[in-house]
Amino acid sequence: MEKESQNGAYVGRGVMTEEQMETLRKQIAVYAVICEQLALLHNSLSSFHPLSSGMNPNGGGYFDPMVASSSVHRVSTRNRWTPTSMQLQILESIYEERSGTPNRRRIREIATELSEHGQITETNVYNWFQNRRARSKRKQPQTRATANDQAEDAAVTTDEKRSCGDSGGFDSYEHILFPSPDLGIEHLLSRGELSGEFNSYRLT
Amino acid sequence: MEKESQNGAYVGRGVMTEEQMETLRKQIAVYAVICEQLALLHNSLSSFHPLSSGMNPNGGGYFDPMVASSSVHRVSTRNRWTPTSMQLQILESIYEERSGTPNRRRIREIATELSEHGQITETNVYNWFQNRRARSKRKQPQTRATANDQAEDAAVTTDEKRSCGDSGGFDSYEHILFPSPDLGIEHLLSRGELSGEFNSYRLT
DNA sequence: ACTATATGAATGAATG
DNA sequence: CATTCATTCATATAGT
Repeated sequence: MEKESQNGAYVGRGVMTEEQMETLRKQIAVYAVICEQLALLHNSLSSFHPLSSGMNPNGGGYFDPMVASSSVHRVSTRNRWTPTSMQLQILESIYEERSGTPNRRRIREIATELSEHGQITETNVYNWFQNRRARSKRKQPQTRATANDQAEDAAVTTDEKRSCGDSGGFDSYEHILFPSPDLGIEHLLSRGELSGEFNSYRLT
Repeated sequence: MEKESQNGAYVGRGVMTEEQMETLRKQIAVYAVICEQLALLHNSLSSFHPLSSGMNPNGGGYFDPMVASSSVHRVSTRNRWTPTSMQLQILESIYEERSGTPNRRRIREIATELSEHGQITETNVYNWFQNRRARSKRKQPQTRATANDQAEDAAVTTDEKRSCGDSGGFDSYEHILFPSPDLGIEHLLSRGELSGEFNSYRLT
């Protein structure tokens, strides 16, 4: 049984290679840059500045070389819809409240709502619910007792209700507008609900 | 805020403990969340302030989907099942005889049988057959299209998969981390020191 | 160490 | 709804 150690220099499957670390750093850096730019933008907007003064002069955009280079415009043939974290969050919360597949009517509503957060069609929503249900069902009987370890967070099963309580509250994000340019963001994120269960990360 | 003290098993150059990885992931998640929210804010604000020109060359004002969400797939790294040679043999032979689809019942039987030779779950069996079939199918018709794809993707190492037009992705909701507000967002958004803060997160 | 390939797993969509 | 298919991701392992 190889588990992590609490204090030693355990080296095994739980470690990252430098390559991975590099990727992580890059990602963090990217987010940092973007957040910074967005924050600036926000401030400039909030302050009634006539123009985006804080922005990078080069009309290129808010983003800089670092990002541009690391992210390739993966256009391509990815026809498959992928929910945005925001969309997913909303979907989850809706799923929580009413078990069962929403009727046509409801689907349409949801789709409309979610379209604010990214491309989506009614079919996507429909499929999502279908799959969600089917899969959560299959998960029950199986104790997911994969092999030996798994002491970690297996607890994060689907049935857990850690989604945000604000069902649909997202649609109106006005409520999270910054009251003041400086504290706004903290406020925004301290809304526990907001940071709920979504996130994104990618390690490799 | 370099490393968590609770079990900061610092390992040395090149590797991190899982705890450290976890922290990083959370940080990334936080950035993602912030970016997303800010993007939304930007959009809402943009409607009131005809600005956004410097931001996006396409004059859209719509910001960034590319970054707002990144993909995920966090699979608790440590539990990837690997069939023992014995199990594999059995699986193969079963696959041979009935190339069709093992029913749910059959799956259960097989799982039970194989558990004699090592840890295994029904899901494992299910996946195995699923993959087996899919792959044997893909191998026939095309002359090695796989390598091609792989190479292409590999070129993009970081492989960001979101595109501008598409809502980016996040494909897993079952094993998610919860970004928590106490990870230093405040610092992050006090934008002046952004880069500085970032550096302090470096893990080497 | 780095790269390429094999393979377990996740999930949107399709089919019955 | 229940199953199945197709595609993609992530990791383990082999090869250079």
